[in-house]
Amino acid sequence: MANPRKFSEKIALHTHRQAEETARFEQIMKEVSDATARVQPERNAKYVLGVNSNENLGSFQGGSLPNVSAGGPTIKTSHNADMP
Amino acid sequence: MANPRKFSEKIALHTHRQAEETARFEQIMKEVSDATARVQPERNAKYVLGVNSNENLGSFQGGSLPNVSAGGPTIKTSHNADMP
Amino acid sequence: NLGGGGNEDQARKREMRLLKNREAARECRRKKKEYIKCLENRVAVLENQNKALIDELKSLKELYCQQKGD
Amino acid sequence: NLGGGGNEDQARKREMRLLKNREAARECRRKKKEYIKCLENRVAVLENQNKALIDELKSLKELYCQQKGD
DNA sequence: TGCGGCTGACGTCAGCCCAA
DNA sequence: TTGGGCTGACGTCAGCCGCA
Repeated sequence: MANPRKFSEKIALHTHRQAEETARFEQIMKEVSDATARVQPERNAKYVLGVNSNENLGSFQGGSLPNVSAGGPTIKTSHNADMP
Repeated sequence: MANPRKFSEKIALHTHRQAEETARFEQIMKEVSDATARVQPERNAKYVLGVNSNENLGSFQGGSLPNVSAGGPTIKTSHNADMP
Repeated sequence: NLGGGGNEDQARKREMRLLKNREAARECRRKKKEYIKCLENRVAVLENQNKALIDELKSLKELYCQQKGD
Repeated sequence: NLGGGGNEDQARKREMRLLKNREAARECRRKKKEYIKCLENRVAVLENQNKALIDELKSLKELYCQQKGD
């Protein structure tokens, strides 16, 4: 149950967990952003509207999508974090 | 370079990254704990001294150590988190 | 038809089993490879989320200490 | 000794190659299995760190809002 | 309970890539 | 440049476990 035997079940389990964790992650990030928006109006001004969600894909980007970064496991959640 | 071919190099790379991330993780947790220690003296009182580091093992617990949890990948960082 | 026919049927059944297992092995290797990529991608995602959370926690801590100093 | 001796030497060399590659394949499979366990363990560790960071961020956010309300 | 689907482990072939 | 170390992929055997 906790450790399935079939690979498809393992993939489905990890995909499900990752979806839940990403949801909680984006939720807490939005909450903190809203809480600190008044004292820092210039901080997320140009980043918070860039979360159109096309970079932190939920699954493993396997099969289709040969683009996006074209270099193996290098995804980047891109919540205004690590931006040169 | 970024994606080695040998499995041993991949393992060494992931072990190194995990060590660095764990160091930064424990550092920021300690900083926040110290910053909020005055207004919350009872919060970490019984947990902060429990970081003797024997549970969040850095490597993959593979090979030796058939104990600790004896059930595959179920490690738990145990920084007063998820404690029933 | 108990001698040669039975042997021929057994041979056909064995060949069918080998063929089935052959294709199953191919699909199994493909799924395993996909599972490994899934794990690697999951590690990368969690890595970036950890970095972002640590940065946000650091910023909020600085804000908290700054406001606590008043 | 160009005929049978050469064939025997080739046969020995081939056998040596097969033996070497056999042991190498065993070690490679072992390392691959170890790598998968490494990834799974890394995912579990990052998972718990993410949970702890989110909890800490949530607590600090509540503290910040509470102190900001004054 | 037995059968069939998946997977673990093995040996072999082919190919990549780096140090002689 | 090339021989040898590792790894990817294949087919086969053995074994587990869910399902008819």
